[in-house]
Amino acid sequence: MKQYNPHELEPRWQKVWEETGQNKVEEDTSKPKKYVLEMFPYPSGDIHMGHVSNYTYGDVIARYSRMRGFNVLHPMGWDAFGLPAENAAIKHHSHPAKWTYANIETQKASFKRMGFSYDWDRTVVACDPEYYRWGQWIFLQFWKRGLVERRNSPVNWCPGCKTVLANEQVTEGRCWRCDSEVEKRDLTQWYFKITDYAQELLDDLDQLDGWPERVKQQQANWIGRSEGAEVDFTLAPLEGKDDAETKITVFTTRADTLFGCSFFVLAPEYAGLHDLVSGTEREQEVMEFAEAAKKVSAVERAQGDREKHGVFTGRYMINPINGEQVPVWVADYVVADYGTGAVMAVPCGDQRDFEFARKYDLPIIPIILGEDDPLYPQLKDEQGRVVTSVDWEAAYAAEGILVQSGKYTGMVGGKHSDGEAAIVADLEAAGTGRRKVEFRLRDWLISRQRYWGNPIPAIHCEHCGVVPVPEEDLPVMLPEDIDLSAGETLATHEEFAKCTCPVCGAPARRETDTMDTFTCSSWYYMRYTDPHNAAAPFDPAKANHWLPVDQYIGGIEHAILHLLYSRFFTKVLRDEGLLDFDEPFKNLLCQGMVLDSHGDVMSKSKGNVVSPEDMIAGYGADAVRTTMLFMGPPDKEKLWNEDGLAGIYKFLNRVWRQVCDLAGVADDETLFAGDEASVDEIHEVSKKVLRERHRVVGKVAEDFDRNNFNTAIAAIMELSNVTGEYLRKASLEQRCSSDHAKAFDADLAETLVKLLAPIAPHWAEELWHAALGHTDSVHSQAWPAFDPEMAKADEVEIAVQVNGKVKARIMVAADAAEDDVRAAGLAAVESAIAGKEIKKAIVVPGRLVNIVAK
RNA sequence: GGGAGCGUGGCGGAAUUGGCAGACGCAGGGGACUUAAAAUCCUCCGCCUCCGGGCUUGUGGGUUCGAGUCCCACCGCUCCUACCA
Repeated sequence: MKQYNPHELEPRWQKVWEETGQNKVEEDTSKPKKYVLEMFPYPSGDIHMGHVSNYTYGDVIARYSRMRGFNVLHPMGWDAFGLPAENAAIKHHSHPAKWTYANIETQKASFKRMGFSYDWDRTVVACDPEYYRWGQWIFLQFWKRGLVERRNSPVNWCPGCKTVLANEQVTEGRCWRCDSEVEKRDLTQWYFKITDYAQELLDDLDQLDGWPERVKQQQANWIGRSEGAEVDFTLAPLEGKDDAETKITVFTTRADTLFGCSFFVLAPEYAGLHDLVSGTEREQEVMEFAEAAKKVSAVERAQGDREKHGVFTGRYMINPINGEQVPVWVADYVVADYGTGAVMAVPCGDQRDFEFARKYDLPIIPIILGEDDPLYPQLKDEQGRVVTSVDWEAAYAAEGILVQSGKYTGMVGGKHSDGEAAIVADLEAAGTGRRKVEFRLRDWLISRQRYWGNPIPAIHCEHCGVVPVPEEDLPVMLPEDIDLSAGETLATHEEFAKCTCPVCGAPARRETDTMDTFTCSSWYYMRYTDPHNAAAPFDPAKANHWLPVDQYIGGIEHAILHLLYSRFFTKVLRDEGLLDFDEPFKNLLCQGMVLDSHGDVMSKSKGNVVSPEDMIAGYGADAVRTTMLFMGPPDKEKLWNEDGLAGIYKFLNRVWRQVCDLAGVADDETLFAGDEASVDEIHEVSKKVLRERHRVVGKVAEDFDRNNFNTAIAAIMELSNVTGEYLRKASLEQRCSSDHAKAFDADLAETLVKLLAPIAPHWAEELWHAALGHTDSVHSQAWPAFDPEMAKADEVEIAVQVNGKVKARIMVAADAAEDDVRAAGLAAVESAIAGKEIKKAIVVPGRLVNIVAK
């Protein structure tokens, strides 16, 4: 048989697999189901090495699962809405759909060349009206459930993308997509009330045993639950103002430090700010400061060690705990949209307040101290006198003892402390405070001022207000006749915008914002279960059969965005009665980045991009897949190195020849020259091969189950190495000496092929047919049987240690009694322990003996 | 500032979760075959050594019969997040 030639056999088998439809899947209750899913790609054009690694992991899991008897759903689609298509359309005076669909075809062809086993009949393309129609339908269900809201508030505006962004899409004040500095603008926008599910999104992280800890931690941090209390402060009267007794509420997790509050701070955006100062002599100064603070860019705001600025308003608030008046300031370090946009400042216990107090010479009242603080006895001695300035270098934020705190003095203070509980209880009794839980998570801003997205199905009517598009009118189709390069948008497209009100029939305007593309990716995995349904987004029976996804695979960059939104969608659709589970993704594998050989990110500007197509052209897809898997654990970064690819290519070649040889179809070029070894030698090496065969099959299964592809391949290499030893020792005549010997060789050959089938599918299919003479597919075979008993050796080598250091190695029978092993161990290190007192000898069966001697 | 994680040969990485550190591979040295090269095959390959052995998993301590693995401190790197009261 001929040498391994991937360039000839890979396209040939890809064609056969497509024609026989071997990856198509339907519900089948006779087998356990397994849903293996990789995050669908954005159709950006050519595929890159990140795609190769991500989709190879998924494909190996899918193929292996089929061999283990699962009915496997393994689909693929495209996250096809989004800005790059618009930008390309503007550049080429074309339409985004043209660019998008061309790229999809390119990527699809590449995925086929990689040999990925998708059920292509289930493809979902997000910009297809058959799909986005149901995204609109889901939007309407959210609306009915009160989870859609239009509201005016300061939002993140990306001047580069000319649209608003969700909180999650802004990092360090910059746009996640184009890196522009994000501005704050007051706009009326559409929101999904994800905060209604904040607690459940946090709690259900506990269900996700199959998720990496760091991803769960990131989500928990993002949701950011804080337990604390609301405290009502009262505005003190000011001559010429009639607003005395106005309440301003603050949120705090440290009510225990209320006695240390020496000033009060409002965010520059605080809604009632102007009312507080209007007509006073400070009005102009305060409002000018607030306006200037609002203009500071988000990037500047994001800098951690930024200097704080503020200005006194001339007003005072009354602290409910002690009736004292504290000055009200406006400062740029208070976040407007967390809590109430107002905070009580306790400089002795909060570093930010401390810095601000130092800068503006505001009192720092020590009310909480560590027990070893030298101030502690002093404060106790001078009861009654409040110390208002201390020479601390920083605030004391840890747990401590409350001092100068009225009747709470002496209690323990800190988050969740006794002191905090006592003060909140008293505030509650007095009606000036109450328990409160705050979340960092904000509602999801979903409207985008872009054309290439899913239109929000809403209509603005002068008489009826904002009304939903009736379900029977869906989908709201994107107009195709639009010239983006001429500056046209949905808002300027009169034909699209003009409509009639579905309630009163009067002329009305259609909503011209589209939905965030993350709404498309929040439910595509549900659509895969029933992709051609024209009457519903999916049949609940089908969705509940396949879902939740058993293994989800994707990049860590989606740890918050996509995964959080998808969890939210799942919970809402469950409450809608469409799904009967709480969490969409049971197990999550976050793959590490593929970097160049120096550990740098591959980018066009650096000129270090490795093209998967070039690699396939050089060594074939199977070698590329195997190399990617062998480079290391999937969740770690991988440094791509072409030398490794050449090595793997040689490995596939070597096993190819071994299989041919074992199957008796080797020609002169591929036959291994056996040595005519003695019968004893052959017996010995055969025994070793048989043992390895069983051990490795078990080991590879175990490794696949844990996604340890690199060690699985290493184990297959070990089996190949002993196979090589066997083939060098036994001549062809010796190996064909009996039916038993022939069966032994055939089993070994089939085992090698099956073990590599999920990894190198074309290679395996060709050998399965051409060398082993089968007519069905290797990919529909069962995983090779193995017997753990057969993997055991008769004798094992164990180490003999003296005081933990290896001094000798001895061979003992695998089933030797502990006492015999101990005795053998003692005998083996006789000289090393001569004259010493033996305290004890520990035996670890099959591993070592440790003799403790003095 | 907060959170998560990592640190093992020249390199990528193993190590049944506390039991022989360096599996498997890449790179490299030596050899066989060849007129020669490629391919292939064999073989060596952590460091030091006075060839007895000694030292090795970022550094220092601890727990243990035994530590890459557990605990404490420090050093270094990576990722996430960011004035969240």
